Amino acid sequence: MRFKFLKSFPFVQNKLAKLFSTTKQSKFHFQTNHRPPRPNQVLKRHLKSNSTTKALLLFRDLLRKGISSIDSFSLLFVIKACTQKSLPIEGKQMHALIINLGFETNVFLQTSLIDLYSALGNIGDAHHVFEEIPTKNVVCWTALISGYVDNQKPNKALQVFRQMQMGNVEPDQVTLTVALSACVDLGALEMGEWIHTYVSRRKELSKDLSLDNALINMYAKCGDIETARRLFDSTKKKDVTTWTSMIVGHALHGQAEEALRLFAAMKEENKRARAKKRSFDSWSGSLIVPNDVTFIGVLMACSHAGMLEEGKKHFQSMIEDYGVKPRLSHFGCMVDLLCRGGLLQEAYDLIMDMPVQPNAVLWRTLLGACGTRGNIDLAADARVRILELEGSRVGDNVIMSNIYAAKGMWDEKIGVREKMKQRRAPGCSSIEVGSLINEFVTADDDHPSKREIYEVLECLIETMKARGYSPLEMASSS
DNA sequence: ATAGGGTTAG
Repeated sequence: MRFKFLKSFPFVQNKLAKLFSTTKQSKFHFQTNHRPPRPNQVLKRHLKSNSTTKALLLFRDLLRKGISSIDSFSLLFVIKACTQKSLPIEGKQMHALIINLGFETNVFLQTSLIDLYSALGNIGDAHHVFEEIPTKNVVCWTALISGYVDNQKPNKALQVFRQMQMGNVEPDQVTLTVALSACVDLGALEMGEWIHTYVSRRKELSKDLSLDNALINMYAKCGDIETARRLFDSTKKKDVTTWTSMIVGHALHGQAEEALRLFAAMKEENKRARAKKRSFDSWSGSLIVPNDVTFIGVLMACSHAGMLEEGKKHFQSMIEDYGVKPRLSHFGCMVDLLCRGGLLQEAYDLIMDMPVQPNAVLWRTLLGACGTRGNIDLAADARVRILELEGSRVGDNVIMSNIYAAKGMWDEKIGVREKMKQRRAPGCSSIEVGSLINEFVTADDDHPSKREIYEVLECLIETMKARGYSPLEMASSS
């Protein structure tokens, strides 16, 4: 009775209609929703939402249930998690697992290991992984080249780039983009030009925006600003990086007016795009919003040209109009700007009021300006600050091992070393080791048992040593 | 289903 009465209301009808429409597909919904979600999909989701901790703990639980629930996809997602968060010990464990589970020849996993090791600054192990790939494709070559670039070895990067071509593997747009950044680091204009020629020869490469940007950037940084500008002008599609590269390029060449003119032109272009958006609503993806890097270029230009007021105006606009939070480098530009304008006290106040920790370079900028303008008081202060900062510099390795020390694993580490001396010679088979490694230790685990830590690390060290990889670098200093 | 990319003060 009551139900019949309710049914006469429109919103109830609506609801019923919706219910009815979903029951049509209920068979499908039932199958997907009522089964536990696939573990790999959950790992992937955690990875995308940046919840590394959850991903690692889920992986540990999967591993405890038995290695049958682990496949190459699970391993891949967890390696990416380790890469994102720069976790050397978890990363090593993943590598040992890959070896012990027999995934050593999976080129996808090997490539992400190259990426992992280079993100950890361990380019030696990255290259070692690369050497072990039986059929090297363009992606793993590129990963290695990229690793050398990221680890400040551009010469080696280009050497690998040449080796790749001698091995008859054709570079693609990603390889060339990475190789160009190596050219920038070396100021290697000729190699850059060679790549440009190569790109022009292969038509399918010339429609990659990142590659165009990399070419513009290369010419600008290697001193050929005219060619950079010509490329910039002839590029049909420009994104914020295209504009930024050119603005920074002009700023670096002391062409401050041109840099600022471009910045204004970019904003103008934006207005036009916005007007277009009003008439064609679907055309919204092409707005060019200046970002933090763009403003570094703008502020650099102002600083080099001594445009004090203009610089202050842009700095304020950056924060208020574009919601860009100033980073250390922006404050660096501003301090530089104020110092060149002779406003030493104002520069000092800015440093003191910054929401970020100043570095020695920033204080040195002030110190230098105090020197030329003879401000002894501020100079003395700056000097003290520099000493403070450079004296208390702490190595990355220490931070890394402190995570484990804080978890009470510090003593265990010594125990592991001691035990290893007593053990028979390393080189036991993978199977033997493999039976031991169904555990996974992560610093995010609140309750790692001592036994667990002990077994995992001992096994890990032996496995890696047997393969010629570096062991864990835990107690590098104390 | 799965791997590699560009702009950053002095």
